[in-house]
Amino acid sequence: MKGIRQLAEHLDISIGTVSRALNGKPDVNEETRKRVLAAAEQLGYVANQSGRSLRQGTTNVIGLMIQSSRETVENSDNFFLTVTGGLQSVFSRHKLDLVMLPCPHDEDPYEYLKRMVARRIVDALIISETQRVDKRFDLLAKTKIPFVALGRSLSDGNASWIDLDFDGVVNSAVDRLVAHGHRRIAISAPSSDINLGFVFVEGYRRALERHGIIHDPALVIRAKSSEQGGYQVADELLRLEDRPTAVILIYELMAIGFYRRVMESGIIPGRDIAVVGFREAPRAKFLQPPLTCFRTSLHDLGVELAEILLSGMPAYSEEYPGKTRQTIWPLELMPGESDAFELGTKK
Amino acid sequence: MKGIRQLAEHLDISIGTVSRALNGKPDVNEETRKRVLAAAEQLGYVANQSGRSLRQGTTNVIGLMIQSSRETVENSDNFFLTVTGGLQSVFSRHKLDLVMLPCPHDEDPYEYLKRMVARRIVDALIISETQRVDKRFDLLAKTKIPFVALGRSLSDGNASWIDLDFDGVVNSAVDRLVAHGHRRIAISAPSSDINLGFVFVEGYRRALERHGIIHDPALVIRAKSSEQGGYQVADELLRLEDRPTAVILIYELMAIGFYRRVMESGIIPGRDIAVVGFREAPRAKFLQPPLTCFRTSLHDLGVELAEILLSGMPAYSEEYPGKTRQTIWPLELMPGESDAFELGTKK
DNA sequence: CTGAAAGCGCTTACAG
DNA sequence: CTGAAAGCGCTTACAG
Repeated sequence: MKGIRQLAEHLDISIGTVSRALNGKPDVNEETRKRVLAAAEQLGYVANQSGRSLRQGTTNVIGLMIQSSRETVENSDNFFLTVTGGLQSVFSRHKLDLVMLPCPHDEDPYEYLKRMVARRIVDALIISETQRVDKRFDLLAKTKIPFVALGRSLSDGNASWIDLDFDGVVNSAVDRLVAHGHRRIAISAPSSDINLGFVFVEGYRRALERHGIIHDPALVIRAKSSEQGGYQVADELLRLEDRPTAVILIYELMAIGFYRRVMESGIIPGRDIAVVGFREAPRAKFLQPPLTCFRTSLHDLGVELAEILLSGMPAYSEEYPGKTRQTIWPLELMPGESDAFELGTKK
Repeated sequence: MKGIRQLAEHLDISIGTVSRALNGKPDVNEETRKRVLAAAEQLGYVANQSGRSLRQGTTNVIGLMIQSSRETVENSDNFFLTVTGGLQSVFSRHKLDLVMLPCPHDEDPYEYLKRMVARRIVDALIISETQRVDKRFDLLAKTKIPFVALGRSLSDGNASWIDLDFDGVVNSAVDRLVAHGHRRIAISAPSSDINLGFVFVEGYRRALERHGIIHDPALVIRAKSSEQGGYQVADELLRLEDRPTAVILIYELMAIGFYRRVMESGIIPGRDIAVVGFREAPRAKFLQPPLTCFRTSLHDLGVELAEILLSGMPAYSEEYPGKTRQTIWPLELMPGESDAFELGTKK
């Protein structure tokens, strides 16, 4: 089966009627519509997307740009695949397909995005891994293509985004640690310019301040967001002359490497050092002692992300009224045993 | 900047000439070409893909279909993101863009693929997570769209594929364990119908046979391919009356849960039970004792996959001559300490 | 309710 | 070397 012309010939009616029947337009005889649908099904006809897109000016495809930078590849821990499920559950209601657009390592994300936008492969975009300063916001705003960011940025220009509640996490972690008697609390931060690192560290500083603890820059350890990075964080902490009694780790996987390194030195998390992880991950469940961390539903995050995006697209906006365009996504504390001791009572 | 028409008007030449200049056709005055390229750059003009595709009958996009089944989400461990890097390094040479097509959980992969093919969003496809019987091969063969599979299948119909050397891994693992005195060797297998599970278990049986060991079906434990699955495998093994002395795990993440469960019973891998893992993963490096496993370059696998695909596309085949269309991808043994003891010498 | 026709934005024979 | 025109496969006003 080639195109709509062949299908129309086969049915001995005009292509216009075939098109209307297939697209569920009114003013088509029910009998005719049935014949058309049956023939299309039988001959496996589906409209060529290029033809449709050209005519309608819309592709019915939404793009999710991911960086797959080496750092992310190591740690994203299928973050995106889970979010994707949530996105699709919304998009499928509108017959929108989701494609993931992986920006190659060796290509500049800005140039890559520019190309994707210009080619008009997608109707709307979701960008992720937002940087502190991220020119992609300006680009997308300028081209007027609907988009939403997974992650905030100084460059957001009042555009839509949704972001994890890093501030809430770090506040909760600091409160908890201070309540257990800790004053020297270290924190890990990503080595890249990804904005969440700044948000995380800023929240940490404010939380310390709130408790009247003086911030010591030496306690902010930059490392890759992977097991290896966690190992390195532990290594650096162990070398500090005035060693912290607690640490807050960003990214779930770091805990694995961190545990390993401190244990090599005979230091037990939850007894000799307090550890609070970030997002709950399957891996974390298998750490001993169990890691105190934060839970959230990435599927639901995807749903929200999709709805915010659609609320900004004229064709769908009325179905998603009153969406807040900038949302902080909450996480819930899951107390483990990795920070369950009172400072001073440790032997 | 809207379309080629506006650009042509701005330059006061015909759209035909603009198109030829932009597409690097010969027979364009160098002076004219420069003017066109400069104007396009300045005005940010890039050809609308729908227009091009419709005219040329090609989209210059390659699709990688991924299932993101719940099982995969948990364990794929960024397998795909790494392979993607290799794919892109080849495609980018031909100005082909790669998009990932995630099939939603609740949609039948066959129907999803059918839709993607019919819409002609991509010129060629890579499918993954091949099932033992996988109708997608027939579908793609019938529609004559170029494709290659990441994973073999009984349904391959002589189509192109590349697959990890499961047989080689399991042979090497069994040989090693037998050399250390083991005779009761268990193996884990995926709980789904993914073909690699069958290949793995069949290889295991033949390897045992080669050593004159009678195969005990009770030693093939089916479980999800995740940490949780590894935990469960250990749990089931511990319950066997005639407990195996060694186990071969499929999927890298299982080792984490496996270690945890046996250690809960005071059983130490590499001392009380021999463990051989599958693909080397960052996580595995942080297990103690270090896991014996197998290393391979997923980036290079992606390169090979891309080349096999292009060798089957008329427009590119002459640049990739003599490609073997069905390839077993090797893995290299990385000896750890998790199986480093002689049976009988354990205390 | 249906058909004939226009036109979306491109590329590419064909003339000149 | 350049321009005018056809046509890729659709959808959608417009007639009837």
